[in-house]
Amino acid sequence: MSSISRRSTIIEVARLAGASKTSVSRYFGEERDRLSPSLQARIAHAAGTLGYQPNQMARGLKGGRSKLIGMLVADIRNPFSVAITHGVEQACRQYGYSLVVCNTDNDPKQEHQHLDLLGAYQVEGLVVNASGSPERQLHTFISQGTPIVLLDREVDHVAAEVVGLDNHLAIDMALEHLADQGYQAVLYVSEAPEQSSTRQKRLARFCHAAKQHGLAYATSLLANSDSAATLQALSSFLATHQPSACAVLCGNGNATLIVTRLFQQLGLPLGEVGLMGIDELDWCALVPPGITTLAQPTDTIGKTAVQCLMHRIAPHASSMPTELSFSPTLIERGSTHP
Amino acid sequence: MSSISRRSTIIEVARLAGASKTSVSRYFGEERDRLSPSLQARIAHAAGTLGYQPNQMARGLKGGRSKLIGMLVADIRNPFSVAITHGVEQACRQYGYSLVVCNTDNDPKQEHQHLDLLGAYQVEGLVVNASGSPERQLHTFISQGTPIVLLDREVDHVAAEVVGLDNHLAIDMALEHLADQGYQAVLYVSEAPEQSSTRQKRLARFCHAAKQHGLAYATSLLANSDSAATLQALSSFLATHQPSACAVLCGNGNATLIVTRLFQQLGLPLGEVGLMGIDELDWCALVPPGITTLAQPTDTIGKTAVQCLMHRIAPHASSMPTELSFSPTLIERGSTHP
DNA sequence: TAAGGTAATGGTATCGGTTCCATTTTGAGC
DNA sequence: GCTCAAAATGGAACCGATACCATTACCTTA
Repeated sequence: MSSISRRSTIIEVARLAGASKTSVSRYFGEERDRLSPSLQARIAHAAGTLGYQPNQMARGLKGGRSKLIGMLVADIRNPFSVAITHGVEQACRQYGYSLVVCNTDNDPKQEHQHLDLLGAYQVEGLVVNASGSPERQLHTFISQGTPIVLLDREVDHVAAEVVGLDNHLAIDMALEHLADQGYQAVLYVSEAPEQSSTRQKRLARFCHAAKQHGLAYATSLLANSDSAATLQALSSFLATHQPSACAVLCGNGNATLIVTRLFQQLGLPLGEVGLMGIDELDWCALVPPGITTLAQPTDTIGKTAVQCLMHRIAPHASSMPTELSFSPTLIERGSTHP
Repeated sequence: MSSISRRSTIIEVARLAGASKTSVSRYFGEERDRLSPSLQARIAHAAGTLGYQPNQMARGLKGGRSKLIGMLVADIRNPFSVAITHGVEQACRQYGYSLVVCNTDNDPKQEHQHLDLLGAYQVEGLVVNASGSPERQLHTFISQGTPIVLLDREVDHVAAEVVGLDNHLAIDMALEHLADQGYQAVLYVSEAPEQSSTRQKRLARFCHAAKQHGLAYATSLLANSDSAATLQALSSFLATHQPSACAVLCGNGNATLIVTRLFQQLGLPLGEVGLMGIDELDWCALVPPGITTLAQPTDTIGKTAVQCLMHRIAPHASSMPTELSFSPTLIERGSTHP
């Protein structure tokens, strides 16, 4: 029968320190300086012995400052998303905020629910990697004065910063590399682009730039990770263009994973048939002779997103980042050496 | 100059519906049935037009029910942790709770901070995958009546359910498989076991069981992912035991990643020298001829952890799971065919 | 028809803080 | 030593909900 000891409150600290609620509140808030050194010491001591910690719920209530940032992630199981989330979380903590991460599993319904929820918890800012088009809800946040930053994907009619990769540059770099290496025909494999502005941009740019480079090209879209159609597309692409040197460019990490499986299934020799992916993954170096990738600066992207938010929350405290689109880094491996 | 419209409150809804705060509160709480159909309709309508949503902060204040579960993850970049987190989150939502995930990057200091924080947000339950030994703080939670479940790793002197893999069984299964395949000498590679009871158990069991199976064996510990010592250990292990059939068993996913790199560095033929890992990873099938693994039932583990918590929070609403230690699944691939 | 019980609804204190305003203390200037 | 402003501290209302208790309305049953 252990007695359940409640968490101590500001009143108890005040009583023990021989001070008023107000002073204790000041001590734990922004106004500690206004207290005399002796009072500060008494409060510090009292709080220490009681193990007092302000109740954030109560704090959030009066001033509306929950010290919470909400984040919506489309697919938490994608290592790229995890890396970004990691960056966002670190940055939040640096600014004294906590992060509530909500994974939507690319489901607009879950996205809707999670947005409601984040609203109910009075988040002070929102980092959104959208799965659907939650315009309505995002506008609600905006009209309430809650700043929003879009991560990697735009949302129609929502005027907010979009932080992410410079998609044009990425595609250009990829094609330039492939052309340099002597590939003459490139197949672009992407996950379904409907829900993602980034995927659309990459796809469009691919077609545009492939033409410019004088490359033969085709595209294949993965419908919810079903690779059968792409297997087909890959085979016939090769049949059509070989013996010209052929390569596959993958629009993101998941596409790279799926295509790599297809290469093995078909017994295609990596390198002789080129393979390149956007997003760097742990294992890209491990599949012989290594898969060439374009790595995104995930930490920087995450930090920049938070910096945008902080600038809007407290314009004086933090400056607006100047750069919102970032360049990838080419990591060259054997899969693009014919 | 868009006017910043505040989020509407219960009072506004009450006024619009011509009802009292109390009734509106009942409508959104557990007591909706007590309201007459006509009142329910009026409130529903009012809430709808105002876009009202209860403020969780205020809710949490009075009743102490924040509807929040906190989770401490030692390393969010480990795909295994992500998979578990995913399971935990799903289960939480199912029970009407939200999850606040805190990543500690295996740093006890961050762990300490995050625990403080979760306390401040009045989480109603805690899922802990510990990085250090936060006994003190966990006891504070327990004495306040906040239930705790330990994930994968125990914490000394903290009496709480531990949900995770059956480590003895896992090691036994691995060694049995390796022995069956004809390997006669096994090197066990693990990350530093100091902070993790699971790593300790696996290591100890390995030594015990290898002896029982009559296998030659050795162990090597990775000090913060520095592989130099293990490279050394692996070379000399092979030098000592070859031409007997040798294999390496990796204690977790990260060890598998590092050892796979070493195999490539040394040009070791996978299979001829065996390789097996605990934790299934995306790419294990992709490195020819495929790496044999023991997969953990991550979703089940996550869900079970939450179920434990829910049972403690509301004993009547949810039953206590009977099984807390789970069996792995052997996924056999070419890396263990000599 | 009056008594008595239940269902439906409202009033108000309260949760643990913050914040505005009032009050007390302190110290500088003359 | 006295005045007066500034610094230090305290009092009390308030944030948006919940929960207990009181009240009103409506049926039964004697």
